[in-house]
Amino acid sequence: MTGGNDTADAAQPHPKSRGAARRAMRRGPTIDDVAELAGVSRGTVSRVLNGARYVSPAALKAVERAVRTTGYTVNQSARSLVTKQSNAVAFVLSEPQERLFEDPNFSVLLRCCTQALAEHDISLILMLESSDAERDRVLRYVRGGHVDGVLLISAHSGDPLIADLASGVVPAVACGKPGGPEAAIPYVAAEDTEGARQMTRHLVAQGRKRIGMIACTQVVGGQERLQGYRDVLGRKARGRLVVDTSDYSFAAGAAAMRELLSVSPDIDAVFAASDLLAAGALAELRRAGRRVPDDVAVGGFDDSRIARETDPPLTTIRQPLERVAADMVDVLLRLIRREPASSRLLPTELVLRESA
Amino acid sequence: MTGGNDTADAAQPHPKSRGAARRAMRRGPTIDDVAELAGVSRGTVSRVLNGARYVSPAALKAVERAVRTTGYTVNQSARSLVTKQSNAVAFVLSEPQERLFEDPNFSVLLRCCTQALAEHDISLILMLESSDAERDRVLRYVRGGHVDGVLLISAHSGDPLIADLASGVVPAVACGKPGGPEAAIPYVAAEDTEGARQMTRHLVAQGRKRIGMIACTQVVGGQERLQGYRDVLGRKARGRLVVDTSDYSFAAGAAAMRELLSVSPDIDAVFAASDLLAAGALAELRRAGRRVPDDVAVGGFDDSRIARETDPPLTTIRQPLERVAADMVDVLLRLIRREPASSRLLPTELVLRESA
DNA sequence: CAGTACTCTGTGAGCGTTCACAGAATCGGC
DNA sequence: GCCGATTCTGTGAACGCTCACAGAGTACTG
Repeated sequence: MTGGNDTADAAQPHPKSRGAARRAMRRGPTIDDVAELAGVSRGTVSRVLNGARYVSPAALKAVERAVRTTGYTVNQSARSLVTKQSNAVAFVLSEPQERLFEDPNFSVLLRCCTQALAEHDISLILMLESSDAERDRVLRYVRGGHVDGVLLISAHSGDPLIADLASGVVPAVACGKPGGPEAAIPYVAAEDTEGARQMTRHLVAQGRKRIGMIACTQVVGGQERLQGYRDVLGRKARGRLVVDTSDYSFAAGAAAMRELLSVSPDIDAVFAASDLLAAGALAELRRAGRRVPDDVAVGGFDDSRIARETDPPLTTIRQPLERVAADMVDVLLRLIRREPASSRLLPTELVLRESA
Repeated sequence: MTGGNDTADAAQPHPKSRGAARRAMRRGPTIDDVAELAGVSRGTVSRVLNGARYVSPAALKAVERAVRTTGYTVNQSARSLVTKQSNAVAFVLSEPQERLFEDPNFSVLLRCCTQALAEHDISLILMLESSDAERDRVLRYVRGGHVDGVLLISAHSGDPLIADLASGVVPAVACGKPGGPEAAIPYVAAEDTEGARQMTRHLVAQGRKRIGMIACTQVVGGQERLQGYRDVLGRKARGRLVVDTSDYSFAAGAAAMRELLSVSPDIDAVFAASDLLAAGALAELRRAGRRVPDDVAVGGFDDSRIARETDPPLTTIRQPLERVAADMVDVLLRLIRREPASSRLLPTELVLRESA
């Protein structure tokens, strides 16, 4: 029965004595240890632990000292059990991950969210949601109350998680406007339409006549970028000059550029809906022997790291990703505290480099 | 007194009746709800929840059905409180993060670790450790028993966390051999030395005479790559042809290449200790008007995403990062279960593309 | 000084699990 | 038909914390 009991030293430890048996095999000090050392009660220690109100200066000092000398840390499980708060939020990635992980923006977002949360002593739990099994796990996890809220990155409409989150049971914030009519989830995003207008206007101002676009209308943000392009070009935006790709990847950018080149060889500018797409276009243009920006100007979107590393460096639209992350966390925390909070739109900015 | 009680229907809810008050304001069903519905006891439900041994087929079936109809999920906090296991591990990043997040390898590692852990129903908590405040938080967090183990990415020797983890109190696995004498932490890494030899041999076989190296000896893996280069070149590896950079970044690669070109203008090959470094070198070579690979061959290391996107695409050494991640998780889980587990070294492979 | 209002403190109960234990049922083998 | 295994089940007791409550001081008002 006792398969492999190795600490069989004490003959019969009588089960009633608390303090005795405790120190023997405990992981760390408990709130009772602190209380005892400080000469106060559990309750008082608990009070100083969560915003010391109604505790005398003397007691406060004693407890703080006791905490320090014992090296006490609160047991989050025990606390969660009663407060029903986990002090953790899920960062859910619902795109096919390879694609998204390829996106340098994502790293920035992840990093900044982690940092912003850490300041509030909340931990970030990373969850992937691409296969059905994973989707199921995420759903169970979130519904099970394991997290206080969800940061939703790049959600597909039709995802059962969205419906759940939209119902407001679990606070959630999306990055970028979620698609689908059911998606009533608050979100934080850049002003995609206006950003696209800025870039298109810039290309026009340069005297470019045949301005193509590599779009990606799978996501709402992508649709808005296309809209911005059309806003500026008006009727001049012929359909033939727009290629819609399936994703924001380097390879897709190259393929789209190839198509653009074959359909319209006299193209003299191209606006790609992301830097990665633009980088792919750049590679294809070089292969085709076109000089950038002399023959063809190239504009990107995002101002991600890659924009500085292409040859030539990309003229692009800066998305304030650090702020997006910070705002997502801010909105989520408000929602968790049941405070009112709504979606936010952040301004973009044209960054001039050499490609256009 | 009853400050804001909104379900005040019963006059005096007598405090002893459990089942009654429960359903009113609970978050989700508990194990007792399941037990009641299945017509068995708490204990039996608990047994089926954790590997159903000693439970009759009838009971098993009843419980499973009850779980399904109630939509029950275990309360991880309650479970952790008694088992002292959190079913979570920390993924700790201790480099200055901007730098590391820039590394495409990191994303792969993070993704694969998350996936591998998810298969065991363990969640990954991302923690950054660059500022002192963050370092402190991570330390408290890990020591506080909030996680069952730690995946340590790119640790500095001298980090107090390392000392802690090396002591074996909390299971940990490092990615890449940790530096410093105190670092007795198990690790998983690629065979850096052999990989570097493969690349250097390849360059030699191509008839290259003046082969430079852009090294990064800040980390042990980087030292080993330099060693591999020296192993093959022997005395021919003059000091002047080696530039040691401070980090694995694009900018550092460009700067190092510039130095190499000025010190040794007749250089005809360069082996960079990472793809990012190689990409920077490529950019610098183009700026200097050297053709790759005609004038100068360039070899990278990692076979990260970027190797396929440079112009020309990089010949590089493939590190089996997916396996590194999987093995890290495997080793960590063994350690957590108190099973024996030791460091692992994974083979590398030469990937031929166009740059060399 | 009574009354009232604060500040401060300790205590009991309960959060939802697991685990050890004890008892009930079943099954062979004699 | 009794014994010892073996399988199966229910029942306290924790785990470490927070929260509501009650009671003890202290201070200010009338």
